[in-house]
Amino acid sequence: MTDADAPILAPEQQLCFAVYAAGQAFSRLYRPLLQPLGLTYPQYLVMLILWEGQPVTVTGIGRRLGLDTGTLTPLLKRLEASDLVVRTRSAEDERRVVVTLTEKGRQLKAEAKAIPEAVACASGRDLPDVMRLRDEINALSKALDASRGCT
Amino acid sequence: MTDADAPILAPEQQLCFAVYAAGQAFSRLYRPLLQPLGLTYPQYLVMLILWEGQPVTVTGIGRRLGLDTGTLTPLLKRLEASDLVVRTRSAEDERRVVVTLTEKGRQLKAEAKAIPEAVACASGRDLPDVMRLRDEINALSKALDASRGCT
DNA sequence: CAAAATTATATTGCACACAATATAAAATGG
DNA sequence: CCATTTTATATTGTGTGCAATATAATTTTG
Repeated sequence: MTDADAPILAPEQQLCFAVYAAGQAFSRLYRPLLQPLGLTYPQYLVMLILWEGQPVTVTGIGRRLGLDTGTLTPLLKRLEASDLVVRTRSAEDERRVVVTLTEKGRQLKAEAKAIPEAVACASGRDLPDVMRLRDEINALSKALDASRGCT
Repeated sequence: MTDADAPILAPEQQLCFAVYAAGQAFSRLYRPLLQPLGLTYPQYLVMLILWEGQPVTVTGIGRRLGLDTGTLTPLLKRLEASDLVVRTRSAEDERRVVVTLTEKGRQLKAEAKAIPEAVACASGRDLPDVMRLRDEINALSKALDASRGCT
């Protein structure tokens, strides 16, 4: 049997595709929940960080979400255009852009309160089970990142 | 305590973010593996389907990968520009676009053979464990999709 | 302290990803 | 058999996502 005829692993059988498809499923689930707030899912992740505490820098957000400035700068500009955040240069270090919530951005937190519960409910699992699966997937990510560059 | 002061669930604590981050980790892992083949990860998924069997229609690919034509049409055009596939209108049903491999596309299969093993190795798990996690994540996707539109 | 290296962000270009719309072909129903 | 509906794909517009590059501000070093 030549390589061109060899059986190939179908995407549906692979772990990477399962993760890919689960990401799509979460995206589909969040879209209608976030639409009333005028947020996309990545924008929601940024808002979660800001609701947790301010101010934060662009780099600080990027480190937590694993996103670089090519993604974050236009995303933050859209949030600024929606009057949810303000971007200002830091006085101490002019290289830093500090992101803070506007009053409108602060108030959006109340409207977002029901979302985590709706998502948890959609998963059809109890909290300990969700946490277990989350930790296992996080361990997977860590293993994948650790092995990059190695044999 | 007002809503604006209420504690918020940090992204790092949520299952959805774990899945999101794992997708990023897989993407980072695949990029250097696929770069020698001149493929992106979504293009690799399409090629896996074609290597499994031809011809396939655009809709057939989209159904398996969960992608719509707005994503697939330009992706397939890029694969065609790279001389890996050919797109032709079906004679029986002129609405269908049939995708087939070129000789170059067929031969690329041999170069891709080592990838699944490299990825499996990077996960640091044995095959049964990979399959168990895959099935669990697939069950999660199914639960998320099933609950959309309900309650 | 001045030159070199580092750090923080922005910009550009390319590639998904999806909603909404358009178009044309095929199937269906009266 | 013709009007309606459905199906298959394409197009457009918006929003990520990342590599590569640019720029300006800080830090480090000789």
